[in-house]
Amino acid sequence: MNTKTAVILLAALAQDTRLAIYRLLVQEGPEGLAVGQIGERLEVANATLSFHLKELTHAGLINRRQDGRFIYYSANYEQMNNLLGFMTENCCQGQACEPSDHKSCDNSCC
Amino acid sequence: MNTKTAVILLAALAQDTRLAIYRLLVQEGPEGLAVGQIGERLEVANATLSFHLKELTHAGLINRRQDGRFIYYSANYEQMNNLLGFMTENCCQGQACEPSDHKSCDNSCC
DNA sequence: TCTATATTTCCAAGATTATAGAAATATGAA
DNA sequence: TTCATATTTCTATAATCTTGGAAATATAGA
Repeated sequence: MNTKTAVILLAALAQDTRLAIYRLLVQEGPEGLAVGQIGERLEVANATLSFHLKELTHAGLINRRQDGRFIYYSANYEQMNNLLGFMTENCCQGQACEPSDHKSCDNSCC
Repeated sequence: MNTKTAVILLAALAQDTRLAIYRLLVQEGPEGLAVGQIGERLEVANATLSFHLKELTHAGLINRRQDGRFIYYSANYEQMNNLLGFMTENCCQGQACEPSDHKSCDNSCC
C-alpha cells in the first residue's frame, strides 16, 4: 500500500452510490450480488451502476465473478485491511499510548 | 454515523495532500503540529494547506488547538473508528464468519 | 502603539468527476 | 441461428474540486 493506491481506494468509497454499493456487498457477504440485483436494491441506472462498479473493482475493493449471464460482485475485505494498516502506520511515533494517557488517542490506533 | 457523514469523511481523506497531512498527524500523536511545521514538512503553499486543513477539520478527522500565535492540528482517532464501524456494519448478514470458512472474508469484518 | 510572524480568506483558472441516454457486446435458451 | 436478457462502453454536459498569489486577519513582543 502506498499513498497513490490509498487515495484511489478512498476516492472509490467517497461517493454516495459507491459507498452504498460497498456497504451492501459487505453486508451480503462472500456470495455477493449480481449487477441487476444491486441496481434494483439501490435504484441506480445501468450505465451509472456499471461506472461505479468499475471504479470499485479497479480499486480492488470488490471482487468480480462471472456465473452464466450474471456477474456477481462481492466485498474484498482484505483490501480494506490493507488500507487501515496504511492509515495507522507508525501511530503516535510508535510509542505505546494508553487510552488513559490522552483523550484524543483512545484505543483506536494503539 | 450516516452515509452523508461517511462520504464527507472519505472524501476528506481521498486526496494526496490531505491524506499526507492526516498520516503525518497520526504519526505525530496527540501533541500534533503547527500549521507552519506541516507546511514545511510537506512543502505545500499556505493557501493550499489552509484549505485542506479546513476540510479535514470540518470532517472531524483532525482537531484544532490554538497556542499563542500558533495553531496546532492533531489527529482525531475516534472519528476514524466511527467510520470503520459504519463501513463494516452488519457484515456478512450478521452471521458468524470464520476466516477458514471463505477466503474473501478473512478476519477483517468478523 | 508599531512590527514581525502565523494563518486564513478571496479569487480565478485549470483539472477531475458524476450522470444517464443510446449503442455495443456477451451469454444462454429456444 | 435467432432472440431476450445482462452488462459495459461511448459520449456530452453539468457539477465539483484543487491550486496558489495576493490581500486580510490575528497574535505576541518591543
